[in-house]
Amino acid sequence: MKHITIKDVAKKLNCSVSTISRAFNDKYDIRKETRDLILSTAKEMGYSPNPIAKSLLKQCSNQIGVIVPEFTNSFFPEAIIGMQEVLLKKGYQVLIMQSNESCVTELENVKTLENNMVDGMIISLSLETKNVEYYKNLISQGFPLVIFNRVSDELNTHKVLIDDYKWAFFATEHLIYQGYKKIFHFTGPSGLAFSQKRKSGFIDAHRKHRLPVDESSIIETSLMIGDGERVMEKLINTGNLPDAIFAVNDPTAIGAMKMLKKYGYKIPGDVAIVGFTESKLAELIDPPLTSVAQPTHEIGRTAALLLLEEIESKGIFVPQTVILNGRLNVRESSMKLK
Amino acid sequence: MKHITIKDVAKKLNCSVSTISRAFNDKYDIRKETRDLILSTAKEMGYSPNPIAKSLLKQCSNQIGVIVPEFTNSFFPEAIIGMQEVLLKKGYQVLIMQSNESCVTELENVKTLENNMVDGMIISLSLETKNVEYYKNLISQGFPLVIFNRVSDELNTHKVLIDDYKWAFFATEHLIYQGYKKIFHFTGPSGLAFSQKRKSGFIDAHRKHRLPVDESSIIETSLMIGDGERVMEKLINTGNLPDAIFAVNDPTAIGAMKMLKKYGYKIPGDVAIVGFTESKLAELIDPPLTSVAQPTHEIGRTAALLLLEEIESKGIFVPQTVILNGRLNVRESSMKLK
DNA sequence: TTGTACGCGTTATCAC
DNA sequence: GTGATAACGCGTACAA
Repeated sequence: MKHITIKDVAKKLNCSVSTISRAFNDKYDIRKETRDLILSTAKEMGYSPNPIAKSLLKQCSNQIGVIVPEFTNSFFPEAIIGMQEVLLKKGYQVLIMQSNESCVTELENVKTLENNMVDGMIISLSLETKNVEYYKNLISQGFPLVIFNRVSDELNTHKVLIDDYKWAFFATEHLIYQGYKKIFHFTGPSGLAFSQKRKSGFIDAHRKHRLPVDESSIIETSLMIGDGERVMEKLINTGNLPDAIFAVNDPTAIGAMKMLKKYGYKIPGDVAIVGFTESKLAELIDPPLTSVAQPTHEIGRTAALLLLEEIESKGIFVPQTVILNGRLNVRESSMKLK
Repeated sequence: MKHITIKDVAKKLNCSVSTISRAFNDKYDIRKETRDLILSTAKEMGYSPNPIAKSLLKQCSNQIGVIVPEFTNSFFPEAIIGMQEVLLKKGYQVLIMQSNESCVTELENVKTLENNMVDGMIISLSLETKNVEYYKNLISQGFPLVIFNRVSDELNTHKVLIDDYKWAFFATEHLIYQGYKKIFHFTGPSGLAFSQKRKSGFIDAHRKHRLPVDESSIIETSLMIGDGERVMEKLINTGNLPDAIFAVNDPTAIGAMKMLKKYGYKIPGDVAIVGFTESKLAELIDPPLTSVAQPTHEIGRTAALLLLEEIESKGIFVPQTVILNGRLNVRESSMKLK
């Protein structure tokens, strides 16, 4: 368990610690032979420089922190893979934490990572997060921070997103083109920016086609399968069924589908459904679910690249908001049956 | 960006750093008033003790490292949630890394975490990992390590598992009871212990019921949906279709289902299917997939508890292998149609 | 080319 | 009850 330190190597080779250090860092003059000797015996002894000490000294760690609200859906895991692709190649290690959709845990995570002296963070805000003062502070201190997917307009930093408004608009318009008239929207928690935007897209698509949007046709759910089920069951019980539903995300859409099937309704025969943020389930579920696909890997890669840029810029950078392109994958769940 | 240190607080309050330190650690004598004063002004100044420095000094970090091969399937994320439930409550932070099924990345991750002086690790081995020397070394040095799900028999440490043999046996027997005769097994990579065990379960269930097991009825796949698709398509093209398939896991089962449906075969009419390691998709896919469910949260919780026990035991512990109970969720995909 | 000594932010041990 | 100081492991300016 005893870690081998630079001193052990120095003692063994009868030289000073700085020589060892030089051999490893290799920018100051050092005789090639001594260097090789040191490196080989160090390896033999199982020595490697202690990054904790290094972090303490250099005030940075070659580590990037990533915080996501959850990873039971495939969106965040896939985005993280994209980040890793970029970051590992650049010699950064990726420390991942999950906030469990809790703003308290999220803040603790941020502090842990900060204390670990990560060189930057990539964050997607939790459902609960309203107060972003801590992040504002971080940003104003010049701490490299990129937020993605779940962002806050109050935060002036790099952001990576898709155009939620636009794709919600398209998704809704798709239902309209299919001939559906009474379309409901299951909207997400109002605290989340994307909930608002997807709702606006839904409303404006109706406006464009001169269709009325009833207040009662927009129903707030949360983001999980169970939430979709609950809302759908209520609708079924009150007998207030729409022709079609545009759900804020796939899990709520899937929840709605489960409930509809359970009560014997046909999809899309009785109710058509469109989701958002393509999950793996979308194409596997019965019937296959029409959904807006996000370029998960690319979102991750882009966020990582922006972060690296920011880290290297040493504070002189212009916050960018990168809007990536989505895609509407039309499947059976939204088809108009003749 | 400048971090406030203990010195800043000391300077502001005109006292020594040790007094500040005492106020925070609160075990040595210190006057209550000074303590309160220090704590309040420290808070005001935004000071909090730097864990990196603390780690360097104490050679431990109150952090636990978790390494999993992937988290695009729900198994690992759910297990991690279980770990967090236990660890966060005990004041540990959880650092998660993914190996992407690469043994090289896995080893890098281990070293990173080691260098971060995590107090212990919970690991599930990657697909590729054959050489476990590094882990053996870690264990023999008394480093607290718990492995789960993807384990190696060579490693003498705490393990958390379900009884793969038993549940594979039950799953196969279920198909036999349903009246299927020509049952194929899609087995996982032979390097993984659970592949072997699930295969043995498959074979022994046949033995018990005095059914022959043909060599050709056991086909090696890997673990992803695409792998199941590939193998299934090959079978379809060679016209060598079984009555039923017991797949090493859900993704390969789902891949097989996709391919069967694509070619117009009925499930379970033409081919029945059973998976393993209940994924969320199992009950949502069409038809719903019979699968062995693992108690994911409990696996995570148990692994975390064992780790904590080991950490607290200071080296005096007996490696335990905890076998948790699974459950066979019978659904439509494996029903015998009359 | 190599060695000495300081500092990174803490805590613990010793004085006072 | 409080202050000074060594140590944790490392990198580097400076001296040799």
